[in-house]
Amino acid sequence: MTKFTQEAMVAMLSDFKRFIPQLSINCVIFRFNGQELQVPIVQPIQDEIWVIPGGFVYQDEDIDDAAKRILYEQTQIDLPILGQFGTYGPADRNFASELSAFKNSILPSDIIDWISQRFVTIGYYSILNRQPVDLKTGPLFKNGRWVNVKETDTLALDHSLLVSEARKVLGSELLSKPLLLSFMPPTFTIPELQKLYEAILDRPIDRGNFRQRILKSDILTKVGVSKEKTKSRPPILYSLDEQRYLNSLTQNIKLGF
Amino acid sequence: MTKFTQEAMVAMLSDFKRFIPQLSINCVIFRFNGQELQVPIVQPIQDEIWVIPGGFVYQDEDIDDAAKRILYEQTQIDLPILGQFGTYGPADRNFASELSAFKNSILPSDIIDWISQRFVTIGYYSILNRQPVDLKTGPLFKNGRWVNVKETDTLALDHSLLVSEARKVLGSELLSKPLLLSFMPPTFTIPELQKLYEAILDRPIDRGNFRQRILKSDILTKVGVSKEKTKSRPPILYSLDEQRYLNSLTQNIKLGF
DNA sequence: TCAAAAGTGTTATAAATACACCCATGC
DNA sequence: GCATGGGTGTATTTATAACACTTTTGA
Repeated sequence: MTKFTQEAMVAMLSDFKRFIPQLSINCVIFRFNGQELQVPIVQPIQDEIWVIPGGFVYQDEDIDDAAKRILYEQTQIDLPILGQFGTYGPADRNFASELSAFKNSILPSDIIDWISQRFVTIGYYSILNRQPVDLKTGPLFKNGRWVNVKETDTLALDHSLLVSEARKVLGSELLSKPLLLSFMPPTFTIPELQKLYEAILDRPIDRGNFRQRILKSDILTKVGVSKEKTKSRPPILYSLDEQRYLNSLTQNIKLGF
Repeated sequence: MTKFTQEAMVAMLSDFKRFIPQLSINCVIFRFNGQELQVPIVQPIQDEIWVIPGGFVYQDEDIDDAAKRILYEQTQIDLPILGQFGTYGPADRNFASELSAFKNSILPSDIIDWISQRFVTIGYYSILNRQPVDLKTGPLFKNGRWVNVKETDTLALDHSLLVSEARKVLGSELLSKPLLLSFMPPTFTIPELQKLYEAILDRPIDRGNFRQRILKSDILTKVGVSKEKTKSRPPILYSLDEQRYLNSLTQNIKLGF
């Protein structure tokens, strides 16, 4: 088993000459499960560390396409990429020594040399609204799971920083970009939506005021009543009026000092 | 003269082995001259094109440091970098054929091969508040000048796009980042400040309301009256209260849908 | 004394905030 | 019937926006 996965790793990385050198991509994918904001992390076959999905860019490939491909290869999540949150390139950013597969030299030396270089990484983020129960991973990874963004401070390499930076950008874009279209399922309730806002903004919001404002903004259409078993009054189901939602985003440039 | 500058170019680029390959940096520097928002552009010695400052990253250099160094080498502007506005990497992003110095093969072939590769570029922006009357340039450039950001749609390569993207980011950060500290001189008038806001937001603002709100926010300290010759009532001079300004920026996260 | 630009005040409307109160369900 | 969470209304404060009026200067 271990032998096979080592071979798989060699096969996968041995076309490294087709990649742009010293440049990598990392992806932070957000999901809201109704309660908390989560991101997927994966575990390489040769290591016990947890990292966010990441990889390299083929010479003839757009960097945005690379992000989408890498995400799919490592998590089987097929998702349009929404944006970048930053590019990171400290002079000493090389991590080969922290990866046991490379540290223990089970790979050809030319690959080790290639991967041991200093890398600049481009951070991409996106949002997943349908949630597979388990996270499948590609051949180079042995495990994948969803974790609360609040519990990502023990990731390997500089990946805790990357998640934290992606989260900041997400928060600043909640007001100006159509994130709800990506986060929410076709129908949802107002209390669910409020929990998403509270998770992203990381602060409590008054129930009554939230409901009042979101209804006045006229971006929701009532579609019925939740049929899920509740231990209290069943909430009303809404869907997002895409056109009105998109319109409401553009006209929010205030002065604010 | 032309011979010398060709030699200078060869000398400058021949240490290309010390650079990270296929990765470049571009800088958009904003300045407000009291009337309009401007950016510096430069003209390479061998070409008639105008571009924004740009260059490459040394192997042992942070990418942020590279941005600062490149800016200084090409414009003699010594300025802390404020941030990135994006990283651009379409698969066909290679521009050697558009640069006559490379197109006409006056350079060694290994340099031409190196520069002819596909490049990913990291976009950096910053803000200059002191304004040298002329723009000096480094040895690889024959001209430099400040232009209105509204007149940057004829730059070479993809640099018009880069300026446009940097400008978008600037606008979205006016409310949340301390841009005024960088833009404004130690003392200024409220009408001047209003012109800056109008230039960045690209829309007119009511005089009375602007003054009222900026004064109520309590970030300005009166320091006297302008002594410049005016053809009307002389405006009051203010300075920015840095502490109060920084405080006022943090507490502006509204819901806004 | 007039034009030009700076500085001030008034009013109407809309938004943000803090609550109190009622409703539907499961146990 | 009562705990739980969903849904609604109201009153206060604050922000936004439109616009009229006054002041100071140079010509």
